[in-house]
Amino acid sequence: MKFSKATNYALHTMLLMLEASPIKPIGVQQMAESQGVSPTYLSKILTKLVKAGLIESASGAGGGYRLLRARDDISFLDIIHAIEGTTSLFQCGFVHGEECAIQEIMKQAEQKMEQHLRQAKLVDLVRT
Amino acid sequence: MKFSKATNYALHTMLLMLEASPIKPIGVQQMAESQGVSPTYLSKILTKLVKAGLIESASGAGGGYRLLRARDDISFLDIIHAIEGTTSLFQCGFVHGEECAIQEIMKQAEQKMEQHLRQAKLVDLVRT
DNA sequence: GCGTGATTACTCGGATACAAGATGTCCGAGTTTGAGCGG
DNA sequence: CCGCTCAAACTCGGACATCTTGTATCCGAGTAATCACGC
Repeated sequence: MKFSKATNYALHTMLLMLEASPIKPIGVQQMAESQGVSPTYLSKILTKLVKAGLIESASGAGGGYRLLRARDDISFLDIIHAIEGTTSLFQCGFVHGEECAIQEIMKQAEQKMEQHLRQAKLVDLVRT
Repeated sequence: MKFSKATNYALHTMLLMLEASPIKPIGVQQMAESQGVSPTYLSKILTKLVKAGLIESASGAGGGYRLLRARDDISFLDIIHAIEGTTSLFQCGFVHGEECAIQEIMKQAEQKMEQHLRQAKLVDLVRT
């Protein structure tokens, strides 16, 4: 029960892209170097963000990654869901006849957290 | 980023103990059987709850586990922290000069979830 | 000058390696209860 | 009836075994820009 490092990389990388030009894509190598990660690994993380529709990739020379959505339309939850998946954090797995009351409580707690992450936009961090 | 099965077992087992007599301890075997887990594995989980001060163990014949605290003083968060640990779910790990703004948001979100889990008492489930 | 091909700078995706943590199992050791047996 | 011993029913804790997941690397393939060269 911890957030993966990949999520950390994804959040920081998205922040980098937000601070950079929205037109010209940024290369993986540049972004990887500034975080001390290997470029190939970072690219693997970024393809998840591409599949989630958050960014797009431009191949070839001068290529890289670029934000796809509006700058103020990107929440923490979007990024986290893209990396960690959207499945519930807690699954009961037993077969009680009805709904599991424990699972119900856990789901509520999870939603509290998600609610905060959905409302927290990435762009809020950049305008100091 | 998922809750472990051990947490699920711990929550259900605590519920079993809450429903049972608070005086006589319940054996692991009985509780393990009702959940389809191996007794030795469940006992390993329960020792974590013992160390957290939630329950106590009685060894020997007729032994087992027993709640240590008042019935209405046991929150979900107590149990989860005992199993999953209390360390923050998100660690930035980079060395930005100051505090990481991303981590700050994540910590807030985590606290929202914890707040809900702290307020949710286990005993609320049993009195239907 | 202009098209054409080669080179270069990139990303993409799959395969693979490695490490750590979650999930279980096994077994020996200690502890309490209770039954049996002898005085 | 009392006390002792012994067996049975438990938990405890450490040592493994296994499986899944996260983390990371390597490499071949494809693609776009740029450069070079010949016409």
